Amino acid sequence: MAEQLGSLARTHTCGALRPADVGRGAVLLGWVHRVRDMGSLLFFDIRDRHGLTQVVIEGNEALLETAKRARSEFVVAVIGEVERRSDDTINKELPTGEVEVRASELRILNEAKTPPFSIAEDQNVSEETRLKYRYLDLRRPQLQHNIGLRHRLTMALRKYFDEQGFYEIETPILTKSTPEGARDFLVPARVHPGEFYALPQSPQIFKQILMIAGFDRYVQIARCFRDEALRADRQLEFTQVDLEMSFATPPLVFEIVEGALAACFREIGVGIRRPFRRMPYAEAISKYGSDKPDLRFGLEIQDFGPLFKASPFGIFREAVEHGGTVRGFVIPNAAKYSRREVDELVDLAKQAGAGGLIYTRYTGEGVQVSAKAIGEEGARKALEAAGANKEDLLVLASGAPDHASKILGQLRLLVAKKENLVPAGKWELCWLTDFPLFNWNADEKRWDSVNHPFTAPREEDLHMLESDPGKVLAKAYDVILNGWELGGGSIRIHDRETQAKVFRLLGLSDEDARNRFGFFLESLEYGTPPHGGLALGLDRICALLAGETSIREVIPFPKTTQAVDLMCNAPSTVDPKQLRELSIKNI
RNA sequence: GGGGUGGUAGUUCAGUUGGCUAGAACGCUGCCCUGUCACGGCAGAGGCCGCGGGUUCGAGUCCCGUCCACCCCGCCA
Repeated sequence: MAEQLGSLARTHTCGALRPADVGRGAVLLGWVHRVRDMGSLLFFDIRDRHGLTQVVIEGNEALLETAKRARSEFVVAVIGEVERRSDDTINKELPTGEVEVRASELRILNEAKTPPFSIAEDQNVSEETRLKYRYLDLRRPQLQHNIGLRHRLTMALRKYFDEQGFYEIETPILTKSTPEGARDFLVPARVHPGEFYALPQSPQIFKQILMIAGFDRYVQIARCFRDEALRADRQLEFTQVDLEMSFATPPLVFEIVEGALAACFREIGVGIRRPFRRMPYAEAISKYGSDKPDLRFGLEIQDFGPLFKASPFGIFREAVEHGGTVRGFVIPNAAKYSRREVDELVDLAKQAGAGGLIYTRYTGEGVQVSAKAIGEEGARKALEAAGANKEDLLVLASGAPDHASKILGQLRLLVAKKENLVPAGKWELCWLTDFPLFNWNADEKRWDSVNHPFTAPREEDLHMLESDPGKVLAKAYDVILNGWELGGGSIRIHDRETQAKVFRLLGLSDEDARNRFGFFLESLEYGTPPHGGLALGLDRICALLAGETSIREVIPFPKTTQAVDLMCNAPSTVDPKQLRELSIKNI
């Protein structure tokens, strides 16, 4: 039976006691971690989020009897005296290991069912089980640490932005659909049947309006919602460190954001080099086949197009003649790959969307190439141009330049993993710059914003805005860490005229534009300062700095890839009465 | 929507060419133990082999379907 806490107050946390406390009385409150019962002598560790302390029960029959009832995860109060452990019983693994508490009283405050998995043992548990019993999983050291780190990072960021003169300002959760390009979560408006609020995909328009309102420097730890497929680095709801500055230039944004990230890294005791490397978008695509290049290892993609342009080498010449190219990268020490291993590479490339993958390497006498049509001579030229040596394997893909690179980019990541080329403990930060402003949408026969429609074009490209929109580059930038996009932002359009032009290019009629964000267009006409900003993915920062490969490990209550909360079983059906009230009908 | 991996005691897993009365470790229960700290020793309980169908004398194992978790593509900054 459980006993009451009464007016009992904790004197120390379970991680606090040290030799200096020897001789003092202590009241510890926490969970029973592990019991070691020796008959008439019994030890157990009491645990809270601060640590473990060993409790000794000895020489008191009633006390011993209570202690023998204790099981893992019971909640207990220990009242006793701090003792120094004899030299031969010190536990060097524990910060509290030089002392123990000799209990004079033990209260079982609450019993616990045997948990489905052990909190004390560091065992692998399937994510399904962990998510169902998230409250138990959160008790375990890994998540205790990750959630603690998340707190520290959040505090470090708040402190940093405060020091830089930013105001933290909240923006609405119930709002209007913003043009971020993802599916919106909608909330029916009860008092306006047939109308809906949208949850914010980001506070984009609000933060720009705050600039118009004169708030100069804004930051928000903002929850954002996007109804899209979930991934290791994507949840339906996620947290952005959203910021915006008036009179911002790209260098100013870089400086502020680099400072913020440096403050985060300081929390894990890592110093980072500043300024970060900068790379044009086009280079990232061609050399790494990705808009979030992982720069921790080489395997850089090279272009062999010119090599095959005037040469009689079948499929490659054809590709080049049709506006495509031939690209590839060298896998060091892979000449020894077996038939099965190279076939595996080809399969991976096909899974990535390649028509095929050609590989070539030096053999004892000559060169081997997986496609006869290339010819030995062509292969040799490519190997030479690539700077491959006898131990290397060169893989080649042909097609439209970006397509070839993206396939190779995916292959590059898989090869790096397979060959263990990703160094541990390395942090490669990089700015991606010079994004195109628009993408041609062939299906809809119009231009799409690469970022969002408020992104400013580079001033030197303004003259092409209407004549050659595909050539216009944006004042936009992404920050990348170890192949993860940490954040992105831009300088915004601050004049009504340019904004209207962009809307027109996006195929938005004046009427559509007015309907969707007329209020915003109007606000631009009341003295809008030039401004810009960025948003950082807090979940991703936490995950990377915690050494995790999924943001679920830094989110207390995440959802599965099927968008289900396994703990509380959301989503779920609702009472028909609620639907009626909202004028909603299932179809 | 598509591709891949997995689903067997509470948990993590093993289970060969179809022969299973389904194993191991940890956990759990009981007993013993005065210096343990992953305590130790002895004994024991615990299974709809994800679910549904099929093939077969016989299915954890083979086939079809389906559900769930994870990874990737599409989608999403």
